[in-house]
Amino acid sequence: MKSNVTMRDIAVKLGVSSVTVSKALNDKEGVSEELKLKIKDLAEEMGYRFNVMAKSMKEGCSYNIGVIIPERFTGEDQSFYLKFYQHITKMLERYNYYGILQILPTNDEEKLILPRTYYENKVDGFVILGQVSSEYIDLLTEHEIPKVLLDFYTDHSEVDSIVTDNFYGVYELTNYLIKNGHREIAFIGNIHSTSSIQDRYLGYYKSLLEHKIPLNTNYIINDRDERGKYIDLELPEQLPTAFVCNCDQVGFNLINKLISLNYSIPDDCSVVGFDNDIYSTLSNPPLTTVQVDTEEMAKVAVKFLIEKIKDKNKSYGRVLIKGKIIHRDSVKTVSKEGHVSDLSSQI
Amino acid sequence: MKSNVTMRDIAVKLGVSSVTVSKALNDKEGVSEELKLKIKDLAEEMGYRFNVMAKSMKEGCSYNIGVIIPERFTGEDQSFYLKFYQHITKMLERYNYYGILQILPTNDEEKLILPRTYYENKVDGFVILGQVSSEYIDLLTEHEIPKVLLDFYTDHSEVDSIVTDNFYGVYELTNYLIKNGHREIAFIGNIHSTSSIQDRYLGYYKSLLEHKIPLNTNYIINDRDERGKYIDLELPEQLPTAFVCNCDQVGFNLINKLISLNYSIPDDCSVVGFDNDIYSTLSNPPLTTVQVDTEEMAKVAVKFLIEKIKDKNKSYGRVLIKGKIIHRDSVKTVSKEGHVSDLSSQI
DNA sequence: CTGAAAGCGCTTACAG
DNA sequence: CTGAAAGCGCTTACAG
Repeated sequence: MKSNVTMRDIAVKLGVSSVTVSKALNDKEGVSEELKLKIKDLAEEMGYRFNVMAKSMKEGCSYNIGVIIPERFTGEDQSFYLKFYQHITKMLERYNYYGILQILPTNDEEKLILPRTYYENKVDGFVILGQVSSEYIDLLTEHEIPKVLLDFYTDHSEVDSIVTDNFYGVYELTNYLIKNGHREIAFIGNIHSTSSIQDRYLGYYKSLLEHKIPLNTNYIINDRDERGKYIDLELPEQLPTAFVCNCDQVGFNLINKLISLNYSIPDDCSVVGFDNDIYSTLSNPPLTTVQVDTEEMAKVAVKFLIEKIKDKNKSYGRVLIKGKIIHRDSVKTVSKEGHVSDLSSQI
Repeated sequence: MKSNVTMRDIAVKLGVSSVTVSKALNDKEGVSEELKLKIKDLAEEMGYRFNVMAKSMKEGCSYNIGVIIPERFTGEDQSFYLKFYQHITKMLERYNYYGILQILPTNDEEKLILPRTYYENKVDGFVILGQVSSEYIDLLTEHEIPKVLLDFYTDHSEVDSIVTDNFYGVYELTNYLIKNGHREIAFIGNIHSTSSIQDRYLGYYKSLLEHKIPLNTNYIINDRDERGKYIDLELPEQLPTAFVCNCDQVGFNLINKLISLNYSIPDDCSVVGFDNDIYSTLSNPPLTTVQVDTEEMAKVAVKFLIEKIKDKNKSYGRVLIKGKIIHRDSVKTVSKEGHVSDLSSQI
């Protein structure tokens, strides 16, 4: 993609003035229909992108609106992505940049329509926050737009992305359960849906492998359909002593279900989650879970993006940021309940 | 406040060139310390604001970063303010504007420091989303910055603000409870904290007045301290038949507390909330509540702001946007339980 | 240490 | 219908 086609470039190619190009592109009076069409066609062909900033300068109007949210309204129990966005904003400030939040409509994503900010030269790069189709990522790559994926990655390992270390997080969490005497451990999550869930599952599996605990397929429980909608959990006939849930929300759902079946948590079985979001504190008991280090992730994402803007050749690939186990009240030690010998024979 | 002081203005006043002013203001080589100071002082005195856009144009770098969030990650159970922001963004697009989300640090709010976007001419106006101190609002007013308050208002009625109709919403909700036979109705909320809660309380009170139900001060229950932190609810010795909670979160807390005291909802008493946020669906049973029309509010806010940017003299004052009652399972009709005669005598 | 000139990419107002 | 000129506010590179 050509990077900086201007009205003048178009004008020169057509042997007209840039004033005429401006008029044509803005559908103003004073250009013959024929010439107007020619100009528009060439503009498209040359990959022309309007420069709002120049217009802004002329008009003394920035075409930006600042939306202010007081800090105290963005506390603990707010949305995960808002928290991310907030950290991104904070990091950007250090570089004298501003963040423009754009909700990418599903339709634009499917039809592969780039954000208007790109066409108007409003931004120098993008942070993609949350899994977008790989076709869309490819599109951004083709246009050579500096970008960093945050909280997900694609199968192209050369695309720079910052993700939490899902694998390691659940691996540690499962180790922790095993250290507390659990050996019947189930995993809840659709292991075919997102890469995050898959990685979390593999972390769980690795921990089992390392402790020579066989993988029990009855203990792999689906939690959502292909569209990501939560389904009713089908619990195995014999309950495990612990559940590793792929996220806090499912942990929350599971605890409610178990309670409604008259089980007591963590006495009858332990439950752990992932994310340390609002659901981990709403369940009763609150969930032991893994806290994603959103601040560090945002920091790294911004740093990388700015570097890439300065130097197009910079590349970082996939970067994993470790999370941290948050201990709450949903896990019980079961070492005294018959599994002791099994455990000790393992050590 | 002067609106458009440029480097040239400063240069002319000092009888130097604008190049020198540029160097001085950017702390670059080639200006004597003495002159540099003079220029900086005059700049401050004249209320000079740097124009990033001009710099941007020169450098071909917008100094904006687009943060993309796919639509499907901003669904139902996300934060209230993110939803607002999303609607604002969508509305702004219609006017070819972009929103820059800024978290206003509490420190800047207290020290009355304006957002940097203002000093850099990055924005044409502000949507203030969430209660900011009235001193801060006054500051914005003094600087003649176009602004609209969203989701709160100040005591200056001439400041344009868009709020949900708290008064009418709770009034309707209380009417609904009374229509269902309730006469012992408590209100939960700190009626001295925010204007929203106060208005909701007054809506409750008006409904009681209209139905000739005396206000029982034992039925006004505080839910938070001066800092807005939730406190343990002190329930009256004799439980009312219904609770009007100032927000869903408190409704959620109340239901949990009542259940832990072995009450059954809505059989033993009904509970209603306000906001229709995540807490209204997390409680068991889910809460009957009032849905705030965030989309309409954002729409009106943006429309007003754009009008005000075009014409500084436009003024709208406080605008109330009506919400909508969402019926769920936390209310029971009690007309057959002894209050029937009272009720009918009223009608 | 100081500044005249040129340019970033566009638009407006005017002349042909 | 078409375009030369000037300007939006700043900065860079060069000359004095």
